[in-house]
Amino acid sequence: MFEVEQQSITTLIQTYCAENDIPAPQDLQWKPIPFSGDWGISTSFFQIAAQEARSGKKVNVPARAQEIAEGVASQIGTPEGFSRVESVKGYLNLYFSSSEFSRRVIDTVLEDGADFGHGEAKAERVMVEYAQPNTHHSFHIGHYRNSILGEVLSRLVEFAGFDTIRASYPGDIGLGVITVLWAYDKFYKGQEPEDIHERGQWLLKLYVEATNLLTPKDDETPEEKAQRETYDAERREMYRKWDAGDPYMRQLWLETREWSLEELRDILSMMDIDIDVWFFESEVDKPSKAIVEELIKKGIADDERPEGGPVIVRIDEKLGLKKEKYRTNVILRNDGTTLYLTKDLALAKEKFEKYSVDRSVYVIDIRQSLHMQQTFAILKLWGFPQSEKCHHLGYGFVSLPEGAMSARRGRVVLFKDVADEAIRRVLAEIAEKNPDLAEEARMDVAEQVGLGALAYAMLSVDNNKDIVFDIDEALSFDGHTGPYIQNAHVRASSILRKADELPAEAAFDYELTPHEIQLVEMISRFPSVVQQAAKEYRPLVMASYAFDLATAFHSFYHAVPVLKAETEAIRAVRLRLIAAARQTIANALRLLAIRAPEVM
RNA sequence: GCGCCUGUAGCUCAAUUGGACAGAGCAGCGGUCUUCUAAACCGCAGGCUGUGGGUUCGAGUCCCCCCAGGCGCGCCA
Repeated sequence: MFEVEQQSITTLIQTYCAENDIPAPQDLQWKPIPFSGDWGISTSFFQIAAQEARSGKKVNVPARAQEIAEGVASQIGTPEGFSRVESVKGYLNLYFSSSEFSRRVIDTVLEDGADFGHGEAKAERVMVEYAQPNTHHSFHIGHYRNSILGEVLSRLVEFAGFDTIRASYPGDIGLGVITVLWAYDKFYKGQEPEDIHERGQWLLKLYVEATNLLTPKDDETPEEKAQRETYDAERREMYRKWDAGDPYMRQLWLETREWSLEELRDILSMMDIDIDVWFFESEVDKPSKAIVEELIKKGIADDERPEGGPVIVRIDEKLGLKKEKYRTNVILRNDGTTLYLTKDLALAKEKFEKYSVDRSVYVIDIRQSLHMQQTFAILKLWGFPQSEKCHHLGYGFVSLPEGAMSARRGRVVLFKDVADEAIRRVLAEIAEKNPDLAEEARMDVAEQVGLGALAYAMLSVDNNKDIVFDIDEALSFDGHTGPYIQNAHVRASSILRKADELPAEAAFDYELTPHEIQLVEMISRFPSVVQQAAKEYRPLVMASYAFDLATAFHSFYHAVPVLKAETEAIRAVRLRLIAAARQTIANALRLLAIRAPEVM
């Protein structure tokens, strides 16, 4: 927001250095001054001083840095828009003129509204792939982490200025899927529940049952063993039929798949996720086989089928690496079937060619890091320049206090159950804390706040860390939580409702309190936070910011009267400040895929 | 064997990518609702950033050796 001032001062400093025979910096790093009653920007001269030291002069770096800072300070005086300049410990600090800075920030926010913080359009198209649950299973809390991360990342890169495409890639085929089909067809056909979620969860039950029937037991009798082997043969035969395009199997598969997708779509809609492109694993199977042939022809893949082996890519060797890094990967089994990686190659080609994607982000379990690196490396060997701009956003896996989630042990926490529980808890909270809230609004608010708490619990941990999911922690409404941020939005909304109307302008020309300044400062940081979060592919950056912004607001709220301000002019300023804070909180929450309620 | 991730307050996590005094929340203790929503605010207490070296004016951050935990390594996804 103050790039112009920053640039002009950078130029002044460069001139000063040139005139005084000091090595001139090409580009200065400007940072906010860490703590202050008021605020400003700063830069340091350690690097210049160190450079002098290295060139042979005998200098004490900190002292020299301070000397330069003092020289610059006296040279540039107090530039327009700043209230004072100081040199401290080798840093040059420039304090903004409070009134000018504040007015500009607040005017900008209120003018831009929902667009405040939106980055300039970038020339690249980004595709974010997330929400890749397997069908014929139910959506658990691990899938939820994946989806919320992917959605927030999409919103961040989009808002930062990139043309953005959201892609989902459900795993709709594989042995697990066939296992469910087998159990359904054999034991349960026609018994499926009506309700979308019950039906989705029922499929998971079938899977667990079927797996039990098909898994060897230590103490099984010969009869049991024979039974199990018969079952397994039936299952394999079903897979073969599916693969051959058998109409009955295809129909069975499509029908049951649709049940899962209905549930998935409903959950994504609860999460306010709107997927642009649906890729299905089953659809990239055939194309991926053709790719194997192409890679063999190009000499990238080695065909060991004549010796009874698979088709492999010796990635390190083909890249000419001496030390092992990407190792070797199988892209076609010796029975001619494809693997996960093979399909990912086909998928990538589709993304690059059909959707003209320049930058491709994969939100996938961090344990698949090596596989993702291998995929990118093969794409590079294959000749896709976009391979350089493929990024794996790995995230740590979600386990439970009693251990890893395990469908077979019935130890799975489903998203829908947690969401329902969240809403129940918020309703109870409302009954206690805000009994006057209109009955019609309660359910809506409960959904917004309950899901907000859950989303924030996932987003406030850096993506590469594992999460042990504790429902009481995840659904906490106090402290560092989603509702804390939402509550700031509610309080701001409440004040603005009570004010007759928002003053069209206000001059911040009185002695601003530290709380007001802190709030303005937090608001002003939003645009750069958007850019940082998008650049680093880190939702956490925005999550942390939103909390800090809300904290600044809550502190302000308690300390500074608005509706009953000392004078009309001050009231006008504070109303505009609150409107801007509310807008910025709303924008930040929107990027976090968390709703911003008016009441709670 | 090779490689990746993690280790920060009792617990759960941050730290503007090498900058100023390592910050929050929870839990604990003490205050604040006849005043714009107390899902909040204010204060107290809590630290050898796993250990040891190195680079640097400056290291939680970069490099090396260890320690502890987790994960991954040709026909699972």
